Amino acid sequence: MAQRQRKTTAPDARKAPAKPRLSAQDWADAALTAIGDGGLAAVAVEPLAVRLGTTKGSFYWHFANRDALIKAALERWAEINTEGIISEVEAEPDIRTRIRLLFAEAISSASADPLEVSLLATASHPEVAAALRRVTERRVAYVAELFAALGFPEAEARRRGLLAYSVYLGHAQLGHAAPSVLPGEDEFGAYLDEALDVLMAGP
Amino acid sequence: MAQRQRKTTAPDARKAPAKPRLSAQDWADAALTAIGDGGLAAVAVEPLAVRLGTTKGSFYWHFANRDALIKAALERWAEINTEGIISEVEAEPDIRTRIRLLFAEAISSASADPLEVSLLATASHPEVAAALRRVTERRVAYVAELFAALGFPEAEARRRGLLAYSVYLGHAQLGHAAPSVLPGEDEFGAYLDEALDVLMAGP
DNA sequence: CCATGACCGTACGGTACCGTACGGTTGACC
DNA sequence: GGTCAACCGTACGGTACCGTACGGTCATGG
Repeated sequence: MAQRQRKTTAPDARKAPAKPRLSAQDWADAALTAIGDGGLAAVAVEPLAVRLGTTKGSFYWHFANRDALIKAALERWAEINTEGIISEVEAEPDIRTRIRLLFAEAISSASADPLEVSLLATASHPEVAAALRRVTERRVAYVAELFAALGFPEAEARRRGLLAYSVYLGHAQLGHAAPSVLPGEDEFGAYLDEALDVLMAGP
Repeated sequence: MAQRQRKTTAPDARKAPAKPRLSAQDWADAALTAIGDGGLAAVAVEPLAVRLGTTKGSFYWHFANRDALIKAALERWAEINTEGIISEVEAEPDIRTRIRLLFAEAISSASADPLEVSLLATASHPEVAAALRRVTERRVAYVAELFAALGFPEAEARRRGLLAYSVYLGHAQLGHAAPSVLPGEDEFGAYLDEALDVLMAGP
């Protein structure tokens, strides 16, 4: 994660460690990692300040209050996370391969980072719900698009896309809640292949 | 553990409600509904006492502390929830119909009650993780068993069962995080049928 | 070279909760 | 009708956090 980023013109870049002043983004990033390993409740100004090696004085300069930080963090997450993987897999020309790539990528990224699962857990929070809705709609639409490109009629492509996305979500959930039921590292490729074959079976 | 339990003979059941004394189970149930609509963090003794129309004095009689309550609530959830639906669908003799029934039942119950989704969100808590693991393993094993009964070889039945369970989990998640992407009430039956057809396709 | 504004430190009051201490109240049983 | 234990009410101290007030620092630029 981009940690220190001085927006003002760099005042000579030597002498690294003195007093690295923070930007609002630094706080937002810290909030995201806090959500990842403690849920939304872990976005607490004072502990975050400790983690960042600063104090609340800094925080309340950059943000009006805790909610503003949450909002900013969610916005950043949606921004980064919606288009990131999609544009990454767009390079692959073959649709079936692209779908496989997309799932492999998404699943490994979801099991590495508990952030998304944490957010799902907090869907009762209105801001979180909104962010989640945006991201989910975009993703499902994209997957449906891929299934349509595979030859399924539009309505069915939508249903298959939804089904596939459910598999992804459920799998991510399992990875964090009960990893013991998942296939081991070695069988995982085969499992994924079979799952996708099942999902793409038809025309 | 369960500290005390009204073992003495019922003190005559007349005169409906004057001072309804509480049992540990009443607290555990209240904790579960609290988790459902506020996450684990909502299991707070004082608010719960207010909701139950009593005070902390009662709580600390029945439980040693907040953790003991959480533990009891989770135990109760696992107990009720693991075998409940399973034994309910066991009546149905046809396997395919039973699977369909199981999913319809599970999905509707999951979308009616946010409790399970809330628990998934708190998998970082050790007690929650343990409960989740127990329940998940039992469920996946049962679904795999059904797929085996359908004619799939054991290894593949396990994979299909896992896939189907992922679909369930993902769908439940979507129901709470982004219901707008799900098919409407009227198309839902068709969606479920197609999904299960896809999952059961093969032999 | 000092004024200004961006940025941070610290002290404070307020709130929500945990857990403890202890004194009531109640009802089954002698 | 008195006793004893189960059960509840209330008051208290402790902690972790939010948000505010305000004073201090430090790099530019005038």
